[in-house]
Amino acid sequence: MARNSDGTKREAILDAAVVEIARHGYYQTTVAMIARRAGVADGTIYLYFSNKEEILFSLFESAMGRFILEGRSQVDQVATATEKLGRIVELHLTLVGKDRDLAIISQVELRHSLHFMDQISRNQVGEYLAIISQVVVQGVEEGTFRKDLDPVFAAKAIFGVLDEMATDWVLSRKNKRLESQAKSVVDFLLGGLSI
Amino acid sequence: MARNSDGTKREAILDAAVVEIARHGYYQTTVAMIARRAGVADGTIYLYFSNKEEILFSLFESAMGRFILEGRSQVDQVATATEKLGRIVELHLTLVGKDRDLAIISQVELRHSLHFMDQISRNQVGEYLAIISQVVVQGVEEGTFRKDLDPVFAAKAIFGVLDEMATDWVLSRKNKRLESQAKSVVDFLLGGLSI
DNA sequence: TAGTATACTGAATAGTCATTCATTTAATCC
DNA sequence: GGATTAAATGAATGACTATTCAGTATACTA
Repeated sequence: MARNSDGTKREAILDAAVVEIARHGYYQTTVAMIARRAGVADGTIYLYFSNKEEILFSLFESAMGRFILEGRSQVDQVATATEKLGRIVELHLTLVGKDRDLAIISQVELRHSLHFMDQISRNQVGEYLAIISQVVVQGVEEGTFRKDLDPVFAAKAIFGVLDEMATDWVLSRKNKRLESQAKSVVDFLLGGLSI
Repeated sequence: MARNSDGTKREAILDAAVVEIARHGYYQTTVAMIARRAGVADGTIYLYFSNKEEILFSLFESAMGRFILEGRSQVDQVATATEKLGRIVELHLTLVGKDRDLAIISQVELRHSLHFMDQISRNQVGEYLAIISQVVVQGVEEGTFRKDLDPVFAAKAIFGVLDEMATDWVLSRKNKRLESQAKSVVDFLLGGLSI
């Protein structure tokens, strides 16, 4: 069965890791459990990953990579800041809501340690926030968003709302689709609480 | 040294746990490390807590208890929904910003496992969200908040913004006080992005 | 002060699991 | 088809640690 330097086996390991980690949590998941589900031997995992934590990193990278790539693409497809915001909200909720196991990883398991969060927020999450803050900058320039907004602050606030909706969806056992909240989120973000 | 059924030793253990867990993360912190810092024997921990996880639970309970108790108190001290919102924002940021180690626990370490998050969000966090959503209900009744708001949704959104500010502060190494963001947060929540 | 109850101690236990590596299996080459 | 390289295996290793509990120390009681 050798000669497998393409991604097949690696993918199988990552897919298995998503399921096991979502189900049992990172620390309760043993390498043997992942190997078993992936249909490989324990040692094989170490041909593709240097250690257990690197599996988690890879999971995060591929998930977050999609957010950034598709986020940029969505933002480029419409003209106004308001429309761009709508696309980001829709995309975020759709991507998270697509796969509950993966959502558990991104909303819960990836936030394990300060060390880990630090690393991921400095890199990929920062890039994602930059996309959002760019939209805010545009909105201010257009004159549709309030000009006293700090774009970096606003981006964090927007992310905060999206992230909370995602986490809430993961924890709730309801079957309601996450993306059904998109309109409410956009309304709230644009208009705030006040009349 | 016996006869210590008051809280002294228990407190010492909890205080030590905050420091060790904030510094090394829950899973990297051994019971022996906590005992050492608290100045007690390993076994003593088990006179006050039935296992390691219960220490984390207790930490959460006492922290969240303060949010709920003081939250109610703050809300009762002012009349309008807008003022109440301001008090909640101020309190939340002040409580989190008061102690960085404790903030690491609440923003990172407590979110370890789905199981754990599930439990805490169903109870204490739910209670906190209820306080916020009551404020929203009042605002709508007063006519100062938009009447198309779903109070439960709005409460989650508000919490999301606060939580993100808190997490961002924990991860940033800046010395800026967290509560200095209160005004920006309230402005954002009340007015949204649009002009 | 002897006796009892309570608090505390820390070495020993009992298990767990990430990681390694000698060996086996499969693919490729000439 | 024999030799060589690449992949994969899985049992063994080694390190780690939550929890227990028999023993010690301290406080209270009468």
